[in-house]
Amino acid sequence: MAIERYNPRDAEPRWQKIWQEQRLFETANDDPRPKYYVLEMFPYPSGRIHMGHVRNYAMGDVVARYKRARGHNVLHPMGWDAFGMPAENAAMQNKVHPKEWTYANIDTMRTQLKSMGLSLDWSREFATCDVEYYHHQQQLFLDFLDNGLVYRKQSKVNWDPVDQTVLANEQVIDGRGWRSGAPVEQRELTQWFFRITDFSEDLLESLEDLDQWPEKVRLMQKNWIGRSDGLHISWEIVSETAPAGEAALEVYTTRPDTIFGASFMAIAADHPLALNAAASNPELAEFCRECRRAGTSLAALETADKVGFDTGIRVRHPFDENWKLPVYVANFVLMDYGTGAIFGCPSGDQRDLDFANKYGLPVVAVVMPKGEDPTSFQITEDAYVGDGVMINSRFLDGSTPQQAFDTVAEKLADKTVAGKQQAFRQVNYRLRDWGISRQRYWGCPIPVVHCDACGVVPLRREELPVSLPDDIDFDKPGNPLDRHPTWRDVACPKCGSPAKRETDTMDTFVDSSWYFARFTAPDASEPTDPAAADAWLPVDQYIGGIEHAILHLLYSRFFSRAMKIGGHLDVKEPFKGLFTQGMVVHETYRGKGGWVAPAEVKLEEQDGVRRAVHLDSGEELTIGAIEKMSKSTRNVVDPDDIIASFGADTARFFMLSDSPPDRDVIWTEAGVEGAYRFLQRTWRLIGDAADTLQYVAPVASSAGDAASVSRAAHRTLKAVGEDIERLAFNKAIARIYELVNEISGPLRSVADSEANTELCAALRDAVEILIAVMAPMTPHFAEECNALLGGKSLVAKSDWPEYDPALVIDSTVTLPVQINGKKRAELTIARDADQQTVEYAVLGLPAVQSALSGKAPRKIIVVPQRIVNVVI
RNA sequence: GCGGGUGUGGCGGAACUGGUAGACGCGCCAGACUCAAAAUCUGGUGUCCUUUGGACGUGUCGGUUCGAGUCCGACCACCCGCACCA
Repeated sequence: MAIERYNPRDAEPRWQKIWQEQRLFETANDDPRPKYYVLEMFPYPSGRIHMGHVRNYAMGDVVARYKRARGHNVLHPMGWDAFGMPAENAAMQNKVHPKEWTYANIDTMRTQLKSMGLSLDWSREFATCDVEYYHHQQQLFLDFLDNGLVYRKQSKVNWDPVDQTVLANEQVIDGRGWRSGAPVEQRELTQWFFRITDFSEDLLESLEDLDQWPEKVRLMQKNWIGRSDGLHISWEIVSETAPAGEAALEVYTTRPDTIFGASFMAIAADHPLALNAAASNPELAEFCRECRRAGTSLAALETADKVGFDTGIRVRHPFDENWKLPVYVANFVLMDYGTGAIFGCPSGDQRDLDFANKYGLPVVAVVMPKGEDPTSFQITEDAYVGDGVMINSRFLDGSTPQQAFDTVAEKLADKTVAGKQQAFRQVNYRLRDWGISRQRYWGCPIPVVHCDACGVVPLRREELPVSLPDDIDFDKPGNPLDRHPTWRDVACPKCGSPAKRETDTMDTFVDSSWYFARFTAPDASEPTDPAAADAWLPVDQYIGGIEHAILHLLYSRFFSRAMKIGGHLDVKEPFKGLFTQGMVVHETYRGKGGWVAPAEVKLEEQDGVRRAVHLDSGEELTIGAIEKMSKSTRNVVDPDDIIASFGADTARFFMLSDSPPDRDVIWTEAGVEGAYRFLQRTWRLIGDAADTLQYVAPVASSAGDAASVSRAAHRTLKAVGEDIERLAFNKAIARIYELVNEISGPLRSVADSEANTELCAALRDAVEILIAVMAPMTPHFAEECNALLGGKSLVAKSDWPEYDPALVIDSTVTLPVQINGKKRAELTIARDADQQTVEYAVLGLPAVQSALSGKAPRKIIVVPQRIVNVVI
């Protein structure tokens, strides 16, 4: 009986409706089964989903469906990272209210995601721009404030002149705003900060325990936190030009061992000492201004020369009364790291060496590689930063740099400068506190009021939420909240006199730093229901893009620590397993008129040469590089189009096949068609099975074809499960292809001839296994196949079948037989054959006998169940 | 500059702790079916040699080993992250 083609357009909505009606994917918090929380990074509602979303959510859905089939109570929620700039840009360009724009986008994208057939618990959905959500975020802010984790300070900020807002250090990339791409300027503003640096050490140390995170991400965070162990040393100021009140120059160094190689001191242009000296020295003042300007004018840093200006100030060397060193203002010293001052040791630091050579300062080698001659070893052009032996360093000579470090630390700890200990060990971090103030409308309002009399007054909990006003206008640049008197002007909660609301809103990274916790109890009257949060967290498997390796993941790790202090949850690490998926990339096409979208391109191949032709005009196009799908190169494929023509399952299946999930996947028309063909082929196979295998009773033992079919099926079942556990979806799919290949022959033979009940039973079992292992990837298709076979219950509700351990091991093995390391023959032998039996059998092989030509082998290596090597 | 990663057929990629390199897919070639095409099915497909058979082959060079894509050393290319962090 011929079967109709599988029609996803008909099948997919039908099964989606059934799943929804049965509320299969809604998760209860009081379910006794073991929990599993799988989460994909929630999307920004930009307008429509793109292929990156399809890949991300397809992966998460495979895990969710698999874990559910394995008997877990799976939490798999979805929401919207809905505050942010694009909504305001849309408002300014198209006169749409950010709220309307955002919620309309959410509606569109929700429909799109639903068409993918994802097993999501939509009952827990929320958007971060819902008042119900940011209300609780405001409460968290107040909690943090109570716990000393929030403070306000005037600071130099990164100002994005295009977006008219402040950026966190993390949001400045190569001196440009991460979103606008505009060169960032420095401004002095009073900002709110989260004390993420309170947790520097914890955030660093705990990385060790995140063994289900990619090594790469852990390393990136480690470098970002940037711990360094050094010594804080006071250098006594001795010159008569010393500014009043300053007795010592405080310096931080990780290389106190090189202290006898010091030849100058360098301080930042903003260093108090520099400012002080500049007050009476116009030339120096001009130099400092120059430094600051260059510092702000972005990546010219790379080429910027090391320049300095002698302040005339002199300091005394800690170990030599008579040794005085000049203090320079230098453009390469940063005020916000360490103490803003360094001592320069030219022989041990390339930057210091360049500086010393430029200004004619002494260069004394103090660390020498082992084996060099100390009388002739010199540093001229290249600094030596490696390990070795101390030289020219008085009492340190002969020791290692590490020993010298300790010796200097101990000796200086006993000395004093101006009544204070001269040196102490100090740990420094590169990590800065997180500035969260943004001069934007479309964000979570910061719940404080500024009162002339009382200062900064936090709102009381019962005064929350501070809702965003709806009646705003975007006619002028800047923050509309600043121009909204009825919202802005309030009475001081403390004294009642006229006051103003804080008009800055929070960085949107705050919104995404705790949403995973809110999902565990989205209707709780507090930010979390601690019992629910502790039951569900940490997220077992988090999946998203590598672009969030630092910002979002570090902030979230901070948040769970801070929320723990506030009693909102009791986990330190929010994400137990992290997976960073690769991008979806596509070929680019270019014609005379610019980039051409794939949908308008026809590809041809002649004599191995590929050509791209414009569908309408027939113009020959240049095939360009394979790049991330983006609007600018127009190499985007719309998921809606793919789902409409091939169905969601095909899109999901193709996304998961071929490329390892952590690498980029190249989207090709041919690849999608291949996936679609495979589904159709499998559909025909299931159709044949439905015709021939319907009334077969199970048979206990089997042999021949039946046995090999059973073994193939159970091996696949075992392997696919293991591959999914390791998120190796591409390998799981290869196994599925193999199984289909292996059962299609025997199935046809059954259909063509007399029924062989053993084989039929084996095939029936194999086909059911096939459906089960495909279900996580192609869930609608699996339901349809199951129904075709007469299955009464839903695959989405079914348990993962258990494989039969006896069937995954063969009783015989085929061993390659090598002679001197080269394969010359094969030997099929009982799996448990002992060494002697194998050797005997190998020596009997014709290939081995002719190679030996009567002689005895020197050695025979038998690796059980693996290989035999005969050494002659 | 520092840190990390990757390198395997025409292409995407398999190969667990060293043990038959190229699973699976795409593409391509041939055949079957068809008036024809599409669809489908079957077979083939690393390179080279005249073959039965053999030689070579996992970026390059060298090493360890009975045996190396896998381990060690040196180098090359590309990609990513950080970047004046003292």
